[in-house]
Amino acid sequence: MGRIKTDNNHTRKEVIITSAAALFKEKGFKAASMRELADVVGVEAASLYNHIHSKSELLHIICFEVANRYMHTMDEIEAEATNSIQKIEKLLRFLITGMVLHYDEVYVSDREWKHLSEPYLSNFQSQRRTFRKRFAAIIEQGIAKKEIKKIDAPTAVLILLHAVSGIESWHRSKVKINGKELEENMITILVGGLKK
Amino acid sequence: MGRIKTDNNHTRKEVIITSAAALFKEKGFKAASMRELADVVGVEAASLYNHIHSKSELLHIICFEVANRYMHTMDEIEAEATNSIQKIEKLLRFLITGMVLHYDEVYVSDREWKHLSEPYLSNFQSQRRTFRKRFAAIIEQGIAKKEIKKIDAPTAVLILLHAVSGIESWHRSKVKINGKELEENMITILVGGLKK
DNA sequence: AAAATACACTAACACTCGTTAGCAATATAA
DNA sequence: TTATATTGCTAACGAGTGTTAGTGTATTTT
Repeated sequence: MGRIKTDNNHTRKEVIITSAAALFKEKGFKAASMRELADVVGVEAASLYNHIHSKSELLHIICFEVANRYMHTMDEIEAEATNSIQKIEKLLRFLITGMVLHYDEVYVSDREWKHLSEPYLSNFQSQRRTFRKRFAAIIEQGIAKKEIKKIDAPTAVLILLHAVSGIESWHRSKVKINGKELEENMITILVGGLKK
Repeated sequence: MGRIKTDNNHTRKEVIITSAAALFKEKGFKAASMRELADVVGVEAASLYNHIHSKSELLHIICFEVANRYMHTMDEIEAEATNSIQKIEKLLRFLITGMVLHYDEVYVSDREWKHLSEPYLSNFQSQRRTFRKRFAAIIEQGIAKKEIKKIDAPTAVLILLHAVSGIESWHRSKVKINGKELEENMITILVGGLKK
């Protein structure tokens, strides 16, 4: 075969990671083989190892890319001087556009993190928990200030996060509404459901 | 080892299926091995094949048990002489309690159906599509009768379904609110988000 | 008690998997 | 051009996979 094609902005490793995200999404981490990945990239399986250490490295790079982006955004939004509803709306919009833009990575990070190996697994779970707690805290502040219905905040977080990850099926669907319209619909339903 | 233990109401095959659902949920279909399943059941791997035909049979039994239950309920609810909001609420309550009661099976059916083999795969996907279309139709009727906000019905369906499947994490969480309370919270947020 | 059935065992099969070793070709730096 | 670092290849490894064949032993039926 030839060598791995790169436009000049991406290293060969990055090309592999991108293809891996797409493949892991489609087949699942365990079911996807390095030989398939090599095929997609246009190379023999063994050649991949000139660029990466292991299959599991691919998974943890993908997962933490997403996790770090989430944490970074949470930092920003917490720091803003806005009310809870505004913070939640901004967070949702970030999650939705993030899902539309980095679909493969977010999907894999969402569904395949179980296959991370230690210490990455524990680390990832901990980041996930923290993110949800901070999200719930925002909702609880909103409840305290009577901007939001009196509901169980952790439950609300679960609903919101999973509703967003439902975009998965939107992505597969043929009669797509466009991304912006999707976003507005979700905000209407979800924020509308929280507001007092 | 001994033989597979059964209380008198369940066949040995049913015991295997139940254990398989739990194992597939925990490890994922591909990552779960027949030798592990045999361990759980208390028997050697080869012995399983006195009761089942193959690993993939286990998956499609689990998936279609859930799918059939969904279809059956949809039939019932469609036939009722109630308005859209009431139908949606009933559907949601069914989905939520179904998730709490048959957690492993629903989870596996939700996340692992991709690994079904033909013709089961096509059949399952088709049932899934049909269920969603019928759900969307109920929402659209509600919009036409101005009971529901003017939103994109298929998007709303995705949000509702994925919000419900988020109970997964509730199930894992240690500080659980009880099932009934969970249900009320979800109804409040989700139906509240739809209502005009 | 005898015969038939259900069920579990051991051993092994044909594969696929991730990964490594060693070597050849190509691109880059001197 | 020569030397060096990159990147690819083939071949093979050891481990794990689902599954089958054949055999022995309980349990159930007659």
